[in-house]
Amino acid sequence: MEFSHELEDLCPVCGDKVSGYHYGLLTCESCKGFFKRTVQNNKRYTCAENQTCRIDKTQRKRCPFCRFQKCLNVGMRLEAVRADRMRGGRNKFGPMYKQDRALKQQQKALIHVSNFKLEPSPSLAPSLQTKSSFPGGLSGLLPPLTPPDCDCVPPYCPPSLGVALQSHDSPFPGQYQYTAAPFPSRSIKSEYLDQYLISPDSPPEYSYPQGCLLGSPQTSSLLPALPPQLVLNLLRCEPDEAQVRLKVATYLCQEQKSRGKQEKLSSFRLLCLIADQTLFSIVDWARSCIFFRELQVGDQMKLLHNCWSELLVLDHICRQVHHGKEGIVLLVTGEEIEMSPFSAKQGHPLSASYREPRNWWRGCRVCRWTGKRWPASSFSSSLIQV
DNA sequence: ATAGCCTTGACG
DNA sequence: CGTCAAGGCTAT
Ligand SMILES: [Zn+2]
Ligand SMILES: [Zn+2]
Repeated sequence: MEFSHELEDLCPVCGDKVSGYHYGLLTCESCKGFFKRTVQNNKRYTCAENQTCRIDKTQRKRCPFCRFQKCLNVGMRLEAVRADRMRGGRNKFGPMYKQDRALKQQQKALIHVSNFKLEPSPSLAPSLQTKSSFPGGLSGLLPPLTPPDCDCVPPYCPPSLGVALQSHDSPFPGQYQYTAAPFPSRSIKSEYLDQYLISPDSPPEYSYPQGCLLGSPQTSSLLPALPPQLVLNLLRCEPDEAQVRLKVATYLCQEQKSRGKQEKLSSFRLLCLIADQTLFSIVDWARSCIFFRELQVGDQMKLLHNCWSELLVLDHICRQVHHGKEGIVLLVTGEEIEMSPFSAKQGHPLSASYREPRNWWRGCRVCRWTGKRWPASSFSSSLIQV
């Protein structure tokens, strides 16, 4: 548990390589510079599109407006940019960086431990065609997916979730550095903050929440029918699919590697890991989501406790709808799974009933009933007892 | 304007 | 002392 080290920390803004803590959280060097330039020079950008431009390493230059939005969205702090331009030294965020480091470390340890609770079950039955659309060639590292045997499926528990949420108790939002306001962002005043708050005409998202409740009239009728501001704000919270994919895939590869060559992950185990990671990304999304992020951490936890299984199902459905290929399931990892081998197997949990969304919801309920307290419930039941 | 590299300096 | 985030510099 020592090696899977600082591997792969990606800039939450653009996905580039992280170079350290910058203005409140781990970001890449370029976003650090961009944020600094923007704040120091009080730059104002405008978006030529819908203010929902995807920001990644290759396109981050394209729309500084959306890039800066994302910077603020993920929690970069205006108040960490010094008005007096003093160099060196430490600011008040120093202790938090340190704490965040420790927190991440212990999270990783916990995740690792929880992964050992499940035993690999021998995989049998027809091997699946997996076509990897993942650039890194994930398929090479992943074992062929095989339907798990119904009778010996280990229970799924999403351990990572509890951990993910625990981090909220800390004064700083750990690995999930979204603005869910560990400490009120008001409590630290930015020397630059005023300039960004007092903006008469432009409605910067960071002066929220004034006027994002309903589709604001959008003063300018020049632009043809922009979506309502609320929708825009929601869209802004959408995670970048590619980044999520990369993150999950990297994790899986790493998991596979640390496991040695003989000891392959069973396909069910693999699904559990994927579900874990999916849940992580969903929690990430929720925490950064407009409105939700304003809630108290305790309330956030209660809400997520109550619907994490539904969120998983919705996430899955959403992905399939976008994907839109009959008989093929698209995983978060980007893998395309042919479902026909499953339907061939009579009575298999992954056969016909699995594809009936109505049953998924039943599975969710079963999942919640059987699991006394979240997150100790069992994902396997949601798959099997439909 | 961008982004990689350099210099600074309080904190432990 | 070393660390490492902050600002500075500069070629692209
Ligand atoms: Zn970045
Ligand atoms: Zn844009």
